[in-house]
Amino acid sequence: MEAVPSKPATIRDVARLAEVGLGTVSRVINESPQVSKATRSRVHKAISELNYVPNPTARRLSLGRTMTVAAITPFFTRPSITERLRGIENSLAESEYDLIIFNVETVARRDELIREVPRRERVDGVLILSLSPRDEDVPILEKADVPIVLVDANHPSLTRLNRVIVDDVEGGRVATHHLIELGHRRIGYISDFLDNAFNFTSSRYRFQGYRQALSGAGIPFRSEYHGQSEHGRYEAERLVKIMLNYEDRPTAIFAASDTQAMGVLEAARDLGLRVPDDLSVIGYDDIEVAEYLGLTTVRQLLFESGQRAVEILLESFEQTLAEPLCEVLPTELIIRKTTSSRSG
Amino acid sequence: MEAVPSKPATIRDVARLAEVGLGTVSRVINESPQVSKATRSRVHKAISELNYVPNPTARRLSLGRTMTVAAITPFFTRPSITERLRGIENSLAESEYDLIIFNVETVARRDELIREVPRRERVDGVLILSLSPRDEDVPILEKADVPIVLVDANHPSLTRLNRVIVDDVEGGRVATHHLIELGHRRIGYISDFLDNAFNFTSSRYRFQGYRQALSGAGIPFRSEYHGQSEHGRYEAERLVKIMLNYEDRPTAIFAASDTQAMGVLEAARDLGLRVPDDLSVIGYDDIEVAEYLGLTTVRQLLFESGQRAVEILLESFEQTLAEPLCEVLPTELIIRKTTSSRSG
DNA sequence: CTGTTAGCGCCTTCAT
DNA sequence: ATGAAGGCGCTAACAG
Repeated sequence: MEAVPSKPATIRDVARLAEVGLGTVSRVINESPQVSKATRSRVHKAISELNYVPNPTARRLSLGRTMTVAAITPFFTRPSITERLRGIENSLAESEYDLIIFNVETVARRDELIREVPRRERVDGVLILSLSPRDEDVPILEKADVPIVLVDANHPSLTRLNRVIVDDVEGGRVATHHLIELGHRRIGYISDFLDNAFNFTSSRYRFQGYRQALSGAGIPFRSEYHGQSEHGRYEAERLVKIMLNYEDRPTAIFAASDTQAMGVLEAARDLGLRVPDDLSVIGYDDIEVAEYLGLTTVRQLLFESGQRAVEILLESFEQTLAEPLCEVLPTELIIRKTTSSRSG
Repeated sequence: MEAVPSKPATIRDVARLAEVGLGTVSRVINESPQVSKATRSRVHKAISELNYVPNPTARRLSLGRTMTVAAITPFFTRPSITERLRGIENSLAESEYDLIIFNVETVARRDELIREVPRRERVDGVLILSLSPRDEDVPILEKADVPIVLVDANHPSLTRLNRVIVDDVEGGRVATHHLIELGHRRIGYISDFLDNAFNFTSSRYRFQGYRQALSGAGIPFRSEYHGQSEHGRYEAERLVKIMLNYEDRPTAIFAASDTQAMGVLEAARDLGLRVPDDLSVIGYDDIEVAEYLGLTTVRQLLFESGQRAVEILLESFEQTLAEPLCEVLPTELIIRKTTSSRSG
């Protein structure tokens, strides 16, 4: 029933109450073995009596570590992103590190964060999600004085940064190959802009896989079968409607993400095309809604990618890794109800 | 090309280089007006020369403030939650405060966080999303020595905590009333458990609104028209399928969230019921996918709720509010294509 | 206007 | 095994 919220107890208060030096209290807190059982329990008693909790800020200053990990992430309402973040939070929760999140919705903010967040006065480590460094970012990031792990992001000239990625070229190939196997020859690809200010690269790599699969099957690439626009369901819908009005319209569409695949499904519905009878559709990611829609897609390990990134980061706190890890997570083709062999 | 990442410059280095006392540097950093233009620019020169950035940890210790805000949130992959979080991040980004996020997926963690996070050694303020305090939480939270804002959470006996809520009773009433106006008399309500370990309360309040609307129209409540289960699309689907097999099955369903409404739509599809001809469906939230599905729903201001909560929190840093705010955000009925007047 | 000094709370030697 | 003391980098109060 105390009225004024009195100041929290400090290590000094504990020392006084337990009648020990404050170094001893510190040792008890940090579980140093070299404290006699007797004094240790005296200290513990004082701690719980005073409801003492060590001040994290003071601890950080003294340790020279922030006990904090930053995640820099674009558009964290996108399902694929939140699932990764969930994995990150999940792994970090078991550690002593706090997770601080920076959401990127503009290029300016992206640049600001890449320059200012990875500093060791600020955080102990940085996770960068789905934002591949541009050429000019590489030296900045490689020179950063804190460990960085890229998740779903990459750059060819990286020599010092750890990465957890998925082989998007392979994923694109597998998706396209699935369609080809079903007998499709006119296969469209719907994606966000292959070149974009944020430098999202996954659509680019998936596109490469798409083209490889095509040429592997002797099918020439036709640029009118590639539609690109902003990311989003409606944009995808608009793009694909154009494509579906061609004389020799595609019989199958590979969408660069499940979200975009939803737009394709919507377009088909509007145009009175049955899926998969008249049009096969395959997505990418296997976000939660994909199963609901019965969407055939390429699954990637979203949650696990976040977990794995944290593991790598925490490891690199212990010891600088001999050479940077580039871990490639597998993809898996999930066949549901939106793809079938070409009928008409 | 320096090999060893040298230690970051400190305020002392700047002072030395600029040939001033370090108090002066501090003043320049903190934009104290009482520094002559001349020395100020000398200091600025030194700062940029040394690439100096103040150490946040030291700053925090000295200020006695953490410059950090925590968000405690359940299941942050749920669209309604991420949209709120986005609003929070958005507003906080313009401030000097860092956002640290705690995701709750178990009751144990929920309790742990509620007890341990709201301490002023740890954070300057706490946002709690969609987790209404239980009776035993109220004293803990009210006694906390940092400002707390509840978002989409409430408790009748709260006297000191700020809240940003939506009138879910009203929302439930509006949704149900819409159905009644369309001529429906047999109206089902699908929700997650009204009583649950996390103490999510929104479904409970929406249920109250549902019942009020019914009795207002002279329609008796029938418990077999209320299905509750875990939150989720599939669970909702399962529930509603039972209901739709009754002899006098409902002609309309009010789902406590858009996600659950999706399950209802799926069930209808499976059972060969046309929406809205055979079954009207209304959801709640107006998450992004709702528009795509043409789902009639009750919109709440998700993003804005996060922004508003941050505003209130920041205000309460300046001055303890005379009395706690309880801000009620409006809801809006969004009529789309899944509700129509009762036909058969 | 500006330099100096005393903490902020903790960790970590260094003695004892 | 334990106490004392110095320092982490910064802010703020106090002299000048």
